[in-house]
Amino acid sequence: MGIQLYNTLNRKIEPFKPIEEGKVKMYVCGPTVYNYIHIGNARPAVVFDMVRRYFQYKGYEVTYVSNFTDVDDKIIKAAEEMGEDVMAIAERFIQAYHEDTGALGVKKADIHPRVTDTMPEIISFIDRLTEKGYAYESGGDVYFRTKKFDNYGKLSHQSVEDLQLGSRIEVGEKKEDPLDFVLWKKAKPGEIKWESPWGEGRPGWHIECSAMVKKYLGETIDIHAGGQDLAFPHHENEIAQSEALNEKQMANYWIHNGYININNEKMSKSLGNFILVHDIIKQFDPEVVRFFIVNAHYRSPINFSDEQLESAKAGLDRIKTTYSNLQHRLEETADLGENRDKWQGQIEELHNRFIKEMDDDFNSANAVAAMFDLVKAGNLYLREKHSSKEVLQSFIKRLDDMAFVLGIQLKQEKALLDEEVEALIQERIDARKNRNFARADEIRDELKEKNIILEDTPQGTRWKRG
RNA sequence: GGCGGCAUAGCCAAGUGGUAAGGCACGGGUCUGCAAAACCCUUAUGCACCGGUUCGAAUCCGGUUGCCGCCUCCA
Repeated sequence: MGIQLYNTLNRKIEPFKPIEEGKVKMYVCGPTVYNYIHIGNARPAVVFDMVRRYFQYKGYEVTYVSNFTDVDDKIIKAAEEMGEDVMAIAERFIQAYHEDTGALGVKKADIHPRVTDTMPEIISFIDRLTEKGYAYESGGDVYFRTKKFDNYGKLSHQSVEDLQLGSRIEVGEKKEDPLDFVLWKKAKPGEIKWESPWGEGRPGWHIECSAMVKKYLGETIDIHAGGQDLAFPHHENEIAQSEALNEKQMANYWIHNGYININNEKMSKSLGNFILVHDIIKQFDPEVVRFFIVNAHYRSPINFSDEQLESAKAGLDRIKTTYSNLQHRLEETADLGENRDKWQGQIEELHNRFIKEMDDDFNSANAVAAMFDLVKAGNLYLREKHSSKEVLQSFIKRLDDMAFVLGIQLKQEKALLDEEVEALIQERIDARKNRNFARADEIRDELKEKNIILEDTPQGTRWKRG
């Protein structure tokens, strides 16, 4: 069975059928770069990175595009406040975005288009919408004529009537209709601006994605992704723009991740209850943050707290400990293990379960459970008197596979200890041989102060960082 | 008002008809010079509440309560 995924368009889990055999074209809405990202912003970066990795693991060739909104009202405002240039701010936070998501194990997109680099396509897109009667100029702005697009509301499953009843839609003076949204904004004096057929200005927020998708991926793509809060109005508006112009379905699958909450409330910049990735990774290993995110299903809301991260850290440590124990054993094994077929069979069974769970709408929560079962099997195998290289390698290989999909790193680079510590460990080994346990315990405590934890195994003394 | 989600052990979290995954924490044990790691055992006769359908329901249907989200910039 292949990959199935929940499609917001139909509110159903559907089998994935690529437009082109073996290929996936995927677009993920990226950030507006005027600040460091908070962990709520990090969630889509992480979960869709995982989706991408999974497709790759299954042998698909993925083209992954994710934009940067590098000019808009918020950046302009931030620029004023900080007394900095708009472009300089954008550049700075694009770099920060790469650093923060990189720390979380997110691979860069194949293409990271920016609004400011897509201006000709955006302008031409708007121009053609006006030609087709879907857009109109009004006082230097250009608006999309929402009611002319018949399928408006198909993604968020809202009817145009109900949307109008919503009391909070503002009526712009320049709009023909309250539901119309802006494609092009006239520049105020002193603002950053571009030339257009409607005078100097800049693009509205939604149009960039429509233009970028078309430019880099085509008129119909496989998957369009983003946070749940983008479904309306952002994605709805993208659909309206793109489908009005291209007269083709914009994306076959729309997928949306759930929020990260704090005290059961959505983490958001406007509520001010956010935690920056930049800050949290000083307190916790970034991998722990990633593991925490992939440990839940991507569509479920997750509550964020230090306690939860501690729990995630303990779980991740369990996996890492087993992994490194397997590696050590592999280096030392005399290759004598019995019951190879039994163990190999079990490893494959757990790997298959992992795949089955990921196939089922990227159920990484269950996939992680399968991984923990593999860890447990590995620990049981490590208790056997003899082990075979072949079986140890299978354990390691399958853990590596799972770690790749989840985006966590199990392989530790061989850290070196300074000579002093090295000497203390040796002294302790000698002390234990001489049954001088008082001294041995003293050394162990001393090293623990330095965050080095010693373990005496049947294969000798091992150390790790705490 | 419209649309949608959630409610499962001390904490987190899977599970959409066949008798409750997994992680963390707690307790007991094995191993160990002692630890650590690991393993074993224990931990929800019950899945917000009330009805109903069914041989059988956490799962389906109806109702109730509570919490959250979108409808406005937001991942």
